[in-house]
Amino acid sequence: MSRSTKSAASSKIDIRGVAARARVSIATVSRTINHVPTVDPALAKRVWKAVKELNYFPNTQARALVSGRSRLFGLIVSEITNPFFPELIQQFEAIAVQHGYEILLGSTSYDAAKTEQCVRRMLERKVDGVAVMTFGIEELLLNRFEEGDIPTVFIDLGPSTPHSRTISVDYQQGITEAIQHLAALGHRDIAFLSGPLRMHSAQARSDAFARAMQQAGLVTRPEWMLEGTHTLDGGRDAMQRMLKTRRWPTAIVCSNDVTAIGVQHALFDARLRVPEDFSLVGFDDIHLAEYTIPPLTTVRMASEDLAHAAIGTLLEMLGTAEAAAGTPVPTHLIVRQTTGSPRTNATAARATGRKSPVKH
Amino acid sequence: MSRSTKSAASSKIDIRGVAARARVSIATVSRTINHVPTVDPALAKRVWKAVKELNYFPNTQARALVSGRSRLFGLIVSEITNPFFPELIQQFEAIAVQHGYEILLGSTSYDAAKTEQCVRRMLERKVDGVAVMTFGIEELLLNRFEEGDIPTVFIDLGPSTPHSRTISVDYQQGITEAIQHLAALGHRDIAFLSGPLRMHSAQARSDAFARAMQQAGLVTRPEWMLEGTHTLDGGRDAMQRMLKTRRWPTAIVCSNDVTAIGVQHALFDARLRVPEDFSLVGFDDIHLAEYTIPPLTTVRMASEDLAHAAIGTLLEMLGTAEAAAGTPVPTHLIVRQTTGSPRTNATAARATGRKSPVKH
DNA sequence: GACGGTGCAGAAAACGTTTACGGAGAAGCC
DNA sequence: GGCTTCTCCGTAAACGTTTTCTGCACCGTC
Repeated sequence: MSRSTKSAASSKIDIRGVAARARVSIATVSRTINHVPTVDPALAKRVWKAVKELNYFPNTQARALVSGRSRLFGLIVSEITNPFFPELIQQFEAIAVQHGYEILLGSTSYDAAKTEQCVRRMLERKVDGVAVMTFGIEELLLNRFEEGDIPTVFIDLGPSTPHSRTISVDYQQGITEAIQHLAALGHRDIAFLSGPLRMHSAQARSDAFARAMQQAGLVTRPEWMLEGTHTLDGGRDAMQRMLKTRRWPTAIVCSNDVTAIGVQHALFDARLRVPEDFSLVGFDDIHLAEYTIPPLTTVRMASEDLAHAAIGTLLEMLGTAEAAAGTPVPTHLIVRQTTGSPRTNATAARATGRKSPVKH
Repeated sequence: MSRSTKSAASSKIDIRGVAARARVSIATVSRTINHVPTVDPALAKRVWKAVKELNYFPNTQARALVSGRSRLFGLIVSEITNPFFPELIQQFEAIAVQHGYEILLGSTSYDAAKTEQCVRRMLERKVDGVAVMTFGIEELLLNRFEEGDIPTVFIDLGPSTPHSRTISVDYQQGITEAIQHLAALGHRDIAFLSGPLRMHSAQARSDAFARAMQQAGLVTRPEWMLEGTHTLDGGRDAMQRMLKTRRWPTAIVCSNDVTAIGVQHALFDARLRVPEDFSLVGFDDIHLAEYTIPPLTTVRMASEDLAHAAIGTLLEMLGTAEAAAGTPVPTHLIVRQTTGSPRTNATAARATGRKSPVKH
């Protein structure tokens, strides 16, 4: 209220206004605010004073138009309502801001038209680079972004071209830990509930599961390798289907945490108990995993690591940063309360729905 | 791959290129793609043909620079990791896109510096309007956005000025339903766990609770009016504090769903059961509410309605749409499984931690 | 047949920056 | 002291659009 003393007619403050007030040219103003070192300290001081007094800030559009850089990173994810992605977005944004970039968000919702629109928006707004964590977008990106010469990083496992890189994740480590943990508890019949297998990261988790089972000397039964959708509903539906079959596993490993929560719900509805009747392992370790009832044992993949690697790679491709070591993002098991020893006769639970005391 | 036949050197297609190929002036190209009706159909056809062939799309920045409209709406929320907001964001974006706008997202994380930065970003990118659902931002917005002449809509209960409007929500309806539901089940001792009271919407929910209690002839005890943070951790912590006090309520109404999930977790940790030992009501009806164990009784406030009203108001302020009826966004109770009759002696549960059969 | 009106395309001026370029002055060298 | 070299500022040309304004052609009217 008392602040806008002389900047009352301030709706139109541009670089010219600042130049006039500081009694320098607009070029000097530009150089000053862009921290070009060759400007005389005395003039710079006058410029900053004028900037402050007039409450000036540069017009991003004009700046982008002439410099060719928008200082914008695109981030394309599958679905913003899956809690893992907001956590990733938050990290991604925080790190981007540290490097002077902002983010333009796009979610595909697993829909071809929306995906197409996403890519188009990114091109129209002239993003300087784009990070992708979804599927079904590869050919679009390669056709269009390469033409536009836009660096692309896939999280994870995308095509590798001169314009695109991949952040790899060490799925094997965490999933092997999970299988070993279950095996140590006495489980032998373990099912895997994957995400949509068209999605590279879902396929990779599925493969890691199969390998870990083999290493542990356990057999994977095909009917216990289910394809889900990485959603709450998908987890619930898949579990309900499995409950209709004759033979049940004693443990279920899920490709992400929301799928596991969906499974928990299906079991609750069927009056089955976790971990007494079924042990359950998730993947991602979203913040919510700590708050499910009971708290979810899960494989942690730090969204911060992902975001860090993605932006580092992007900056490197833009020539702004040195090549960072391309070590895969690590994963590891977090044991909470959805895993326990299997019942000696698992199918007994089916009819009774009895409770056993909550472990602690 | 086969598509880019002659657009190989296509990285630099601008309006001039299209004009040359269609043998018209750039003004005609501009008019055509902006659907100005005074262009000759024959020429328009040639232009569209050239656009297709060259895979042309306009440069958003140049367009915004000269036209003064960025076709961008800002959306400022508290915290993207609270699942309610992604749902809102998704709806908001979908509706914005329908009207030819995109959204620029900002989250304040309840932090003054981040809030300041948010506002600045919105101004720099020259958003055409901004919708706000957080707190502590009002004076910033009024000082800065009014200068920039940017329409602002608060969801809900913000200051009312020539430049800003408010989307109101009928909190009373849903919360009254909740209290009546609990009273009918036999509850008299009902606590309220609010969000941060600096936030208007949190304060409004708290007020609605007090009024509903009074209408139902129940007394609200001050020590049962707790202030939370609208987060998982906040809900858990508040409940843990309450469990240390001497006298417990039999039911708890929470100001949002994640708070309720936090409460559920605290009760689980303390070996107390929902709804046997405590009935629990949330607010928002996020998708996840259906998946908690047991599924959460909650007051539904449709994020779609909020988004719809916010964008409608924004368009109206921009003169693009007619004044829509300003009816408050409705709320209503969704009964699931976290509410039931209170035990005759609630404190009995404290020591035993016994189970009773799950209701259905 | 001259004249005013109308319809529609093109020329050119913005929009607010960055940056290549030229030039003025100071400083260094012989 | 004159020459070159170096600093650092200002002028002006971009960047890719939209939009105003001008002008041409065509039409109907008297």
